[in-house]
Amino acid sequence: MPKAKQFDELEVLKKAEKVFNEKGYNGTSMDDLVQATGLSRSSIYDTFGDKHGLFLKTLENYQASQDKAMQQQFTKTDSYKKKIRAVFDYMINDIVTDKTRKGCMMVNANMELNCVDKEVAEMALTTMEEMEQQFAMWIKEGQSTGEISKKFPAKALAKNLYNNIMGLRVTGRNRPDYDTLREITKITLSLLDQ
Amino acid sequence: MPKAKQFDELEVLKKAEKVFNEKGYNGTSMDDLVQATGLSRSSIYDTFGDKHGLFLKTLENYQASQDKAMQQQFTKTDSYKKKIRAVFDYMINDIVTDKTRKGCMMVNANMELNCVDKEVAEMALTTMEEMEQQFAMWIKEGQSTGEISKKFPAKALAKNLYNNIMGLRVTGRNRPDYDTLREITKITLSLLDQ
DNA sequence: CATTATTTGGAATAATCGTTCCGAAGTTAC
DNA sequence: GTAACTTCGGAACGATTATTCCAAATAATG
Repeated sequence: MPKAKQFDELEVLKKAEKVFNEKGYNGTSMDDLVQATGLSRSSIYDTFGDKHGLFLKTLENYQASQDKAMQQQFTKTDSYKKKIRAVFDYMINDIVTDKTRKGCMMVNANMELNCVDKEVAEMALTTMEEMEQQFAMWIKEGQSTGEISKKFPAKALAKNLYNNIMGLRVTGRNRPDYDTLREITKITLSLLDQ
Repeated sequence: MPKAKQFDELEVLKKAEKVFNEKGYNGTSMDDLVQATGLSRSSIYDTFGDKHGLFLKTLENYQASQDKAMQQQFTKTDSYKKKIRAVFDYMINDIVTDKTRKGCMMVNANMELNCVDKEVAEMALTTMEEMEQQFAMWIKEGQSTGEISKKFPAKALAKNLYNNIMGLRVTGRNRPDYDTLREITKITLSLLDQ
């Protein structure tokens, strides 16, 4: 019965992501979103509720595709150390190929809204905990096979690695230079070796 | 002849800092600032030009007092390794004693406005370069006295340290837990020892 | 004490904000 | 082909935005 939607929701979310990420949540207006997505106001409100709903959907979609893309990288190898390196490589590539320097939407959203938006704050916390747990698992496995040094407790080292990734998301915003980011990462990953 | 200003400019900047930092630049209205500072609109515009001018002044003042407070910590010792540790300790303390979890204004401002505000982007870049250079100097000195390991090039290690500090400013926003931040830092600083 | 210079509070302004609403267009089911 | 329902464009809404302006208050100088 109904008329089909004339747009692909995921494509719209990708376009919204770009604007939200370049201008921030409070910095982007509904006009910006109408222009960027090509949709009319009514379609946006009908599909996503309101601006905040669209933002949350966009953020979820961003993190999901980020997770998926990363997974495609680290499943290429069975080595735990190489899985970790693959995550860092993915991040560096993501940063230096980002033409507009808009950075990671989850980090940006969290830094802008952490104090005033519980949902965003919780998503950021969950993302962090999941990644840390993933790292911890790999490190523990790698330590048991002897591939990774036992010098540091797995959980602590995992948190240190994630801390470094968040660092890249900040410093990479100021200076998205491939060689520098690799240099930084090389030192961080040496922690796995000693 | 003139009637003296009825307020202390620095105190006003401190109050503005709190609001800007909790709500972000675009998230805080002039009404918020009037309420937070206790000043009238006219006084704000007369003294700081406009909202953006006030923000920049606030950000400059924040960084200056941040630098000063940090300096008071690391000048307490002559050991280069301890100077570096003092910076990390200062950061951790700054994070965990921040009741509202508002984080570092320079990082927040940069993450929100990097794409759309050249002045903020440049301030953030300068802040990073200065801190990295400071670290590099200390590391170089420490390496020459044997206090710090020569395993890594001073400049690269300096960038890694700053990267970790930026990490703390992000992860500390999600989970401002003293023990965790110390755990992370302990591993990072072990890079100086090997 | 009067004059001059400045601050200050609050009203006023124009623009922009997020959101709602309605009529026209379109699509499927009967 | 008609009925039922949805999407969609754009006008319209009230609220909020940053900013301006002016009269009243204030303080230092002569």
